[in-house]
Amino acid sequence: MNIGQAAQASGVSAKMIRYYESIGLIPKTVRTEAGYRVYSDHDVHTLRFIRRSRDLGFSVEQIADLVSLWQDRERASKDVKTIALEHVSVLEHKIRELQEMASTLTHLARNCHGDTRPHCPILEELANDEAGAVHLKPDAKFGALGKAPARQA
Amino acid sequence: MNIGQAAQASGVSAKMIRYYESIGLIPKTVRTEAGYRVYSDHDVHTLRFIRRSRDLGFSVEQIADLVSLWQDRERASKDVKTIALEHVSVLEHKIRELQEMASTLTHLARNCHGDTRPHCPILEELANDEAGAVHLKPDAKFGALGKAPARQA
DNA sequence: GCTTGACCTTCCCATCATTGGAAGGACTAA
DNA sequence: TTAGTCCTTCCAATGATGGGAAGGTCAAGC
Repeated sequence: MNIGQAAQASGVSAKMIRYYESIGLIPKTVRTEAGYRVYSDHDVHTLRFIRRSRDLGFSVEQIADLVSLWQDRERASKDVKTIALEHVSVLEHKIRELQEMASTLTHLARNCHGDTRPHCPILEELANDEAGAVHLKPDAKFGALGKAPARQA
Repeated sequence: MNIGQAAQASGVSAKMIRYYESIGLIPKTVRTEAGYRVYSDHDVHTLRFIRRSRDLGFSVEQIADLVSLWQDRERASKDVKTIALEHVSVLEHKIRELQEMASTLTHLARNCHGDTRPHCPILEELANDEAGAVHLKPDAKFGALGKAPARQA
C-alpha cells in the first residue's frame, strides 16, 4: 500500500511517516519503480505501535528503544518497565509543576474582583519583587507552556 | 547597568533580554556610544515581572498583554482575571492529559513483572491494534512530551 | 489516447522559547 | 600592553509537527 493508505490505517500522518524514516525510527521502505514508498500490514502494525507510544507521551528516542525491545524476543521485561516508569516519573514531575502554576493562579484570581476597577492582586503579585522569585521555576525538561505540534485528529 | 547585570538582577538571561527586545515585548533600550545596552532599575522591574509570568507558564503573547495591562492605570481587573483564568483552564487540560498518560502507564507497569523474562504487558498493550487507538490522543495545544527549552537556574 | 484529479516525491519554511557558538569590538585591571 | 571579561550581531539547533511549492505518477472516465 502507498504512504497515504498506511497513514490512514495507522493514524500516523504521511508527513510523520517520512520523518520517522528520515531519522531512522523506521527502516527505509521498498519503493515502486516510480519511487513511491510501499508499506505492508506489518509496517502498519509498527506504525500503530509508534503512535500509541506517542499518545502516551514517549519521546521519539524512547520509542526507538521500545520498538527495538518489542522486536527483541530475548528482551527482559525489566528493561521495558524501566523506560515506562522513568517516563511516569517525568510525567508526574511535570504534572506537579503545572499544578503549582494552576493553584497559584487560581488563588490569585480568586482574590481579584474581576470588575472594571484597576486594582488587581494578580498584577501586584507578578510585579512583586520580594515574593518567591524562584518559587515556580519550571524544570529544564519542559517549557512553561508553549504552543506545540498539533496531532491529527 | 549593562545587560549582564540586568540579567543577573532580573533572572532573565541576557540572551532572552535581547530576544524580548527583538520581538517587541520590551522596548529598545538606550545604548552607550559603544553600542552597549543600558538598563535602569525600572527595566529590571519589568524583566522580573516578565520572568514571574513565564514561571507561571504564560506564553510570550499573554505576557505582552499582561505587561500592557500592568502599565495601564485605567485597566479593568476583569481583563487580567480573564487572561489568568483562561490560562488556568489550559493548564488544567494539560494536567488531565498527563494524568491519563501516567495512570495508563502506571497500570501497565504494575502488571509487568519487570524481570529477565520477555513477557511484558506494556509492549503487548502498545502493540494492541484493538485497544483504544485514539484513547489518549493529546490535545493540539501541547506536544506529548518533547524536550523543551531549559531555564536558567 | 488524453485529460483531470488525486496521489506521490523532495525540499524548504514555520512553530515556540531558549541556548550555543562564532567573529569581532569594548572595556578593565594588572 | 596584554589578558580576560564583557558586549555586539548573526546563524544554527532543539522536537515533533504542519504547510506549501514544484514537479512526477497513476487511475478513471471520456
